[in-house]
Amino acid sequence: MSLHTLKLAPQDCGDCPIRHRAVCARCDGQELAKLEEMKYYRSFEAGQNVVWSGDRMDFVASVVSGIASLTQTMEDGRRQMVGLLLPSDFVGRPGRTMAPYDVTATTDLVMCCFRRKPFEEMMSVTPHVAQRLLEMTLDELDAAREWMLLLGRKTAREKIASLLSILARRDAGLKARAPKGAISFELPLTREEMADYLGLTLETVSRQMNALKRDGVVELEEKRRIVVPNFDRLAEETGDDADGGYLS
Amino acid sequence: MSLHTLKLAPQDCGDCPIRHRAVCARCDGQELAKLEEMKYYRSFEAGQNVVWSGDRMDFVASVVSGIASLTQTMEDGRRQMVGLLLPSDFVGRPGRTMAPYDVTATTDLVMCCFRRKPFEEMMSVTPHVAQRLLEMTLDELDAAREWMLLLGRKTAREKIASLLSILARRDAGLKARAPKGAISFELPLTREEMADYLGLTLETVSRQMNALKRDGVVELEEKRRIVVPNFDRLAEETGDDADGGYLS
DNA sequence: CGACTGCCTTGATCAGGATCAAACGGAAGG
DNA sequence: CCTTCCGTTTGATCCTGATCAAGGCAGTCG
Repeated sequence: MSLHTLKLAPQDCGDCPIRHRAVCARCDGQELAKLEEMKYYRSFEAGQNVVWSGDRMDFVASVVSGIASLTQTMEDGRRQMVGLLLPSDFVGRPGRTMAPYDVTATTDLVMCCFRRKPFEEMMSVTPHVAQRLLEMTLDELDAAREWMLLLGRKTAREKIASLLSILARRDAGLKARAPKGAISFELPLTREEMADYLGLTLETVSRQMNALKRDGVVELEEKRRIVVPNFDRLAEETGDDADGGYLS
Repeated sequence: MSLHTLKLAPQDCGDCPIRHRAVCARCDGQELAKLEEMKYYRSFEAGQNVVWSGDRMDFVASVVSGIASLTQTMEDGRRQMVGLLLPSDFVGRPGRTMAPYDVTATTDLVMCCFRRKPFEEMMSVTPHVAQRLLEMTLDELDAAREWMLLLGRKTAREKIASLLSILARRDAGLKARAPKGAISFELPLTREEMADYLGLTLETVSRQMNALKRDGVVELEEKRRIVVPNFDRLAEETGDDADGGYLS
């Protein structure tokens, strides 16, 4: 086990175009400068694989644009998505060389990479980096546990509603707990990818999407364009507590 | 979201009776001494609640003995376990005050606690602590993702086998990938708790346990005492890759 | 233009696990 | 001793989502 996704909160990035800079926001600039020298970019096309489970992975990276997904696969082909990386998310694990799951470009993708060794060295001399990474990892862990509740106990309809709610919220101003007015966004996932995310089959995803449409919870135009006329209505369908309850 | 479990690797503890000392194993002893002064113990009876989801939680702690579980609950009562804390595991999140899930003593439990504020201050002056906590959190995240695969894609039988395999391995020398010979251990969970862990109902757990017994994969004596005559046989039932594949 | 391909929808049927219900067995307590 | 209670087993039935199969709809390439 060795790969991880870590979120860089937008407010830490300021107007810096390369989000990962935030890692050093609180440290003196010297190490940051070294970091800048080290970095390099890699692009991937939609559907392309970034690393395979079991491969050696001697870099860490943050997503600049596009979406990547982490998936685990059983020998007989059953697949489960275990992470979804959006711009500013971090991937890679200091201290381990082997990737524990597949990383795939879901859309066209640009990542900003650092070789692992120098990054680790930098980490050990700039304490804030480890602290920031710790915070991000804890957030990731919380998200994983919420996801576990979804996988273990929610109905198909609730799963779909939860996913749409997450995407809608992320799309309509990241911090808004309960966005007001209609929200419209592009689905970045195919039905099959949604199924892998939710622990369902693609047929069930398709049926439940249309059920939510039929019931007026969402509108579908062009299969991939989603309109949520009333966010609260959607939130009711998720089975979650009404209040996000996210205080400090 | 704010509560977390973090493993302290046994080798870090040496012969220290209180595992959490390991946190400072690599730092100079001054901060450790301060830590020793700060600590205090709390005991709980089996079934007793440690903190409720949403409560203020102004301490962090490590498990000294017994087992605690982290669970999330939906308003209608559906429950999903999202963490299982064994001796030497760490719980609590530096930087947040609110507990995001219920923490419950599954067996009689002793925890060693630190008030959060001083612990955080100590963290910021001893960099190795943050690094160690980061490592532990990353391990926890990997475990959560393995768990997600189980919840999303495994059959009831595979889920049961996976849980028994985890417990058997943990019981028969922690590091052994594939223990040899018969393993015998006490089940620390009720059928209902197993169900909450696996995303099943307790009836299904009971049936599948007996099915595994009928098929000679495990032996049951006294409902809670498990004997695994052949670990490899059990491992086949989990659906996982044959090799644990855990290299660095 | 037609054929192909990738993605999605829809229908029919099946089955794994949930649900509802009853009963068992051992421990604790009167 | 009997009763109660808790955890567990077992049975009967139901239902959600999986599976198998076919067809639709764009976009693309020959």
